[in-house]
Amino acid sequence: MSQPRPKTRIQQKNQDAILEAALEVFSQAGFRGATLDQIADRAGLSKPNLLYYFPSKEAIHVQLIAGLLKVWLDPLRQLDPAGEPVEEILAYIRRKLELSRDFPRESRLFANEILQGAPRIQGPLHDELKPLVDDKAAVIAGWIAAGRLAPLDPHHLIFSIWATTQHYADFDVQVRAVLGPGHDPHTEAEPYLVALFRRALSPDATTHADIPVNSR
Amino acid sequence: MSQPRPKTRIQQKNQDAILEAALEVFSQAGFRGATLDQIADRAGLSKPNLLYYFPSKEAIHVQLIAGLLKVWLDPLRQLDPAGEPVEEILAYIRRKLELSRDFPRESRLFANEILQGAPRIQGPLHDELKPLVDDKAAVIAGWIAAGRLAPLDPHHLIFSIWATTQHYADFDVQVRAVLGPGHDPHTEAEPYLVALFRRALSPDATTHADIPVNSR
DNA sequence: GTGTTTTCTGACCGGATGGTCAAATCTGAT
DNA sequence: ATCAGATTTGACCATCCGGTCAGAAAACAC
Repeated sequence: MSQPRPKTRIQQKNQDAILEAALEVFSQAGFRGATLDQIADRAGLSKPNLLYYFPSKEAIHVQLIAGLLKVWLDPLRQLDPAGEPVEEILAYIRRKLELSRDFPRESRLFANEILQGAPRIQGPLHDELKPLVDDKAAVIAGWIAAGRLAPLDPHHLIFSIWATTQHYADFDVQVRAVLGPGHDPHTEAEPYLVALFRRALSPDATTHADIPVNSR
Repeated sequence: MSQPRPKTRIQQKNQDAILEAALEVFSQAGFRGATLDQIADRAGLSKPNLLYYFPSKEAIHVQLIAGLLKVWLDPLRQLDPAGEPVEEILAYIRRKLELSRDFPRESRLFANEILQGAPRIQGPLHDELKPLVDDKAAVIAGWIAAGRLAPLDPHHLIFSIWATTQHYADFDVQVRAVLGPGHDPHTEAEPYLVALFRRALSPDATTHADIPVNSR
């Protein structure tokens, strides 16, 4: 058992700088498109010096993704089974949209990885993402069964929320090209998405008991 | 004015093979990630022979994207101002989802390009995409003003449709990882998306005239 | 100040990659 | 059959890129 040797200030500073630079470069160019020189430049280091802190390009990428996944899944974790269904989901949408606004590079890094077949994160996808989604989907299914939410497939509902919120980070240039100057996509998106999903999710006015189970 | 010299069968065949191979490789690896050797191999040609038909890697990519955009925008063009609003939009969603199912590589190629800042298609985005979207957004706005559609920002509505439908092509691996085996994402997505947007888009039961313009 | 450890750098390496070129081979029209 | 033009190829090149290494420089402990 070797003690985890304490980090010096220099180590901390440079590793942070490298990860920050790598996030910038990887998210904009993808793994294959990024070069160590670009990352080193941005971090203010020489390439060999960068490789003094990380053993390889892949290692940087792995650490970046690992740190990312936790933050990325957190909004879904917060979905509270004890809360008011529609408001819980709308709150989830708002959190996800905030993430998309405040951490667009992280979103694009993730998108890049998935697009290319997720060669480096198949594991976490099955081990962390799937169980969490299944768990929360069950919560949503419970709400639907109780007539507190419109009947919509929980898994696909979650997909829709991911898709619509991350769209504003991942497809930012397209959104801006279409809207033209003088628009703030995220600011406009928030009330729109809330309205869209509130309409779709709110249970029908008729009570659950009023609906015949089978109208033969 | 030089006559466009007629294409031989061999030219036609090889150019098609190259574009097909390039689509496969570019969509899976991105521009920088793709190599001419990969493309040549898949097309059944040698690298120099490939470069006999296209002057450069970039030229292949440009031609691919140019051909793509037309097909990609077609579903939106078909949105009929004379149709029934909700059904028109649902039909658009179905067409877009079909595209996502039948041409996932094209969707990913596009996504890759946008993700990386659209360096090669800024032009078409402004010259073709924006005018079309603005035009159709105006149609939708008209429907809303007539009370035939729920009041939702037309531009962002279109973004939502793009996001949710393309998600099944671009994030395919993630969707499959979450759903697990034994699911056909697209088949499940169709009724889900139709239900989601039908609920969100259908105008309220109360007639338009019943709603006070300003309730101060 | 001295010795030790950490940090940093220039020079270099091997393989991949986009692209060129001269020459060989094939095709089709006559 | 012949020949011009179209097609294909192997050999080659310059550059880029991830990574190594021996040693210089800086930081730190005493």
